Amino acid sequence: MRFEKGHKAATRQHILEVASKCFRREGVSAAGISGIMGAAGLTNGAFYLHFASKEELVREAVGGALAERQLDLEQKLQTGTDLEGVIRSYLSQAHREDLACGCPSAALLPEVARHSVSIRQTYEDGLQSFVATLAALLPDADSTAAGRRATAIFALMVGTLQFARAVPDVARAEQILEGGVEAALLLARESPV
Amino acid sequence: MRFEKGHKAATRQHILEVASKCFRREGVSAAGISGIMGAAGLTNGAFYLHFASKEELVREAVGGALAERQLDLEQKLQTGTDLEGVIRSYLSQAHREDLACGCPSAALLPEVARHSVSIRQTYEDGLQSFVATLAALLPDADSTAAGRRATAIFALMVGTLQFARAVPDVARAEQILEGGVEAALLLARESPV
DNA sequence: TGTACATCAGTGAACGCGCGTTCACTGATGTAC
DNA sequence: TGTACATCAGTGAACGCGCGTTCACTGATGTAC
Repeated sequence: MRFEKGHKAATRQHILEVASKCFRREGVSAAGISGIMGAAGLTNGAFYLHFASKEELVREAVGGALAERQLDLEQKLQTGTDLEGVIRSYLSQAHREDLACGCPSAALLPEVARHSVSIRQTYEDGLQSFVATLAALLPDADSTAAGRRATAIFALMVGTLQFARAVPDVARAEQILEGGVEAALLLARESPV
Repeated sequence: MRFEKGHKAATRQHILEVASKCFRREGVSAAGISGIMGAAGLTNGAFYLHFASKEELVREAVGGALAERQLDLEQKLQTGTDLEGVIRSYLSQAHREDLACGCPSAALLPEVARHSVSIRQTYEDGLQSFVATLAALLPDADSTAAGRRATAIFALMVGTLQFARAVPDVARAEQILEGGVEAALLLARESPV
């Protein structure tokens, strides 16, 4: 064979990873197929050997980014990071500045909401799983309210990071991030009613 | 005169209002000049009689949407709505479904963050003013912590609405909105440290 | 009063460009006989 | 062993289309003389 076994699958995965970063950095509708393929070291024509459409790429790239973030969270927890550490790492200047490798929710949510049901369903699944992992860290992890509370904490984190990225003044962004940490910790400690 | 006095200014304002809705409904980069002008009852060529570029339109339309929301909030407060009412109205199915006339932050934030500093500055000003109005409703309105807390509450509202819009399942969206209300009220009642 | 001209918001075709997608082709390798 | 053919990931030009922007033109009105 000209190409070793698994080469095509590896190329597909590579395109997905590059696309997932381009989408977060530039936005889904602003990132084009040619640009993504070029960044992956290929030409535009090869795209349709791997995906049926941009829609399929978006769905898989969003799902992949969510899965990657989920793995990252689980790894943090296994190496001793607690909920406060997760919150502080999420609401950090480093995360604010790293759009391409950061949280897909913070970078893409309103755009995802305008896409097809199948993309939104992929997103819902990833969100559900992420929030369940967060809920397990709350004081009353077993209560039915923990899921709702974890969702709210994550929503606060996402909104706060988006605010911090939108404002041009870095000092103001820092205040916003700190206020977010403070409020998220309060929600985390406060037992849900 | 063929056109009454103030006609051109009124047309400009009309284009701004139409554009502001198109941007929220479709996204800034997905909404085109021709589509916006068509929706305003004009042809694409007339656009450059009123604006120097799409960039200028985006800046003014975002600023306009923020100002409109600010006025709406102040009007709600003057007619007896309290902070809880504001939160419940924001985190409602009606708002979830009305993208075009809803909160520009929930519809556009990640996209705004990718735009020029001047657009982001316009956004920061609008956000600042909105949050200051919310802060005045907190129990400790005069403390320096109230601003940070109000920002966090608003971030929670924005993130929650974005979640509710992204998930395709309406029942799940309703749970997300309710969890957001609960957490926002907790943050509002809890005195900032 | 009539006529020539100025004003100016708006028209609609055209510009170059990049989009998502298609397709004839390439070229390195494996297989058949 | 040599040769003809099949395989298939990838190339790169082209498709129709819509983008943001430009521009010669329109046509209703006001002004000058």
